[in-house]
Amino acid sequence: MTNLAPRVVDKSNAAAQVLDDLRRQIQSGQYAKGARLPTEKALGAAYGVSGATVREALRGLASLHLVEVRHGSGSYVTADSGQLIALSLHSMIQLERVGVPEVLGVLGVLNAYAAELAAVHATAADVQAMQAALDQVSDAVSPEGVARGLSDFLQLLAEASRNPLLVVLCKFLAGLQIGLAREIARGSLDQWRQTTAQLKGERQKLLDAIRKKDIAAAKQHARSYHERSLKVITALPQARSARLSQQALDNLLVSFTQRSA
Amino acid sequence: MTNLAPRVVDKSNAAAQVLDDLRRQIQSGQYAKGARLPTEKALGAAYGVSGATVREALRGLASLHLVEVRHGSGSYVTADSGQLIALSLHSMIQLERVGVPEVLGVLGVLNAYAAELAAVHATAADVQAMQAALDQVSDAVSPEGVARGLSDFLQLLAEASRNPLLVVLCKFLAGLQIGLAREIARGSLDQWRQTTAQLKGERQKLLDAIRKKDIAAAKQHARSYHERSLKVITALPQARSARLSQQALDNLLVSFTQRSA
DNA sequence: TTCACCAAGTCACCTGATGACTTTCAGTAT
DNA sequence: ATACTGAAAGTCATCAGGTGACTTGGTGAA
Repeated sequence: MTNLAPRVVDKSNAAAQVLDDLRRQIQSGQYAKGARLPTEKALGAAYGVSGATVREALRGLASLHLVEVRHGSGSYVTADSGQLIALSLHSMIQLERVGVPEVLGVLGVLNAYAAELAAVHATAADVQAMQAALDQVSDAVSPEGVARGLSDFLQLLAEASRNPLLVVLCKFLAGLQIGLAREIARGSLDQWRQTTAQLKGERQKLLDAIRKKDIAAAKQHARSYHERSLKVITALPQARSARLSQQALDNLLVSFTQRSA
Repeated sequence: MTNLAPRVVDKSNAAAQVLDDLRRQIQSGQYAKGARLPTEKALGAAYGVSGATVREALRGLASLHLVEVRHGSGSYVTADSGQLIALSLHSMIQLERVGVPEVLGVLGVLNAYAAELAAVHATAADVQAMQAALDQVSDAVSPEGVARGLSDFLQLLAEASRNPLLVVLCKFLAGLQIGLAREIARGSLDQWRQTTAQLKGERQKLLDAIRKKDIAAAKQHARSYHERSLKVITALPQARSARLSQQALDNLLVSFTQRSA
């Protein structure tokens, strides 16, 4: 594409300028997702800066999950906004010492909204996939299977809303909620089973409402599901005024990373 | 604090390891907000890597708004999670081509939830500050004044919810909404005035409900305010199926940056 | 006291070099 | 013809050392 050299004039913060310029190009879609960026040397020549400076810029973009730098191969545009949102929420929850009830409260209203929209937009295939996830929750023998089914259900619900902003927010928060419940009920498979079983009926009612495209009912069941789920989770002994531990959050972030990969 | 050297063993991605280690230390609060990190040379010695590698790690942290590197002075912990969330939402909205209705829909439910919580938690001082913001909207002579008042009102509302997660999400989205409305009504002060005036009554009713701690009414008025606001905004000619322009978003991010500084 | 100035500490960037990893492709064996 | 092997080129990862710019704190003079 013979991108003519956008010269950096002010050498006092060249790396930041290169970073910003590349960020704009990526965000505005001038570099397609998955596309390979020019080599560090080529970028350096284009901007009139050294390779080290380009490296700093690329490292900055990499930590924003906008590019992925592969050793020996090159730099590729990933533009994984879901990752970035997850990272920022994770960071925020730790730094601001956000507690369990606060997170679940926000998740509750977002999921209720997702349910509302899903009742409008969900296709038969969406409903079928959600039902499969719920069935998995019932049939699963391992805690992993249960957690996976729950997580899938909430993610599919979010996706059925057809609102991408809602999708990324719900994805992360739902993963957080389920990881949290598991963490709290850790060790005791029975307690974990019991915890999720209590809410089985609510989930099924929610899905049925979506299937019938009953908007008000979907919203209502989503709301009551989250209210009960909040009650169940905070009633577990370990959760009293629980802060989310660094370790737990890191695990959740990792699992989120793997899930979306 | 005589932090003993956490050695990097695998030299194949030393910068990433240093970045991650520092990130954990910052997020877990081992470095207080505003604290100065060791110099690049000292960090290099501690981790057993070169200065350039440390620089890359610091650049990565800087682009996550976890640290701020001041030329000639040193690196300081900022840990500004609000900035990071704003950045990630901004990135997401552009990359996933999220439209105006989607953003405003999410903002609507979040703000309704904030109103609900504010009705529970708001103090007299909170209410007074919100009223002042509304008065500024009425009295302002410049579009900037009106926008500032609206933005302040929504931010104060979010803060009165006492849910920090909700606060950061609402802050950015509210700024976005108002910037958007201004952008759409740009040039025409009359149109802009008219747009906001139509919603004046709703805002006041919302605040009155919070003052009376009438939770249901607060929620209801917030909901209807956002429904009407969505209708008004999407009715403006420029907004038909509008995508948020790169330029507009960048401006909003800048204004958000300045506001919180 | 207040201001101008200097010096040390620190970051910003550059150059050039070595090592490691990936990709490609020619050559060989099957 | 196909599959495997290995070398070579391209690219990233890190290092070392050096120059310039900026900040900070202190010193001395008005």
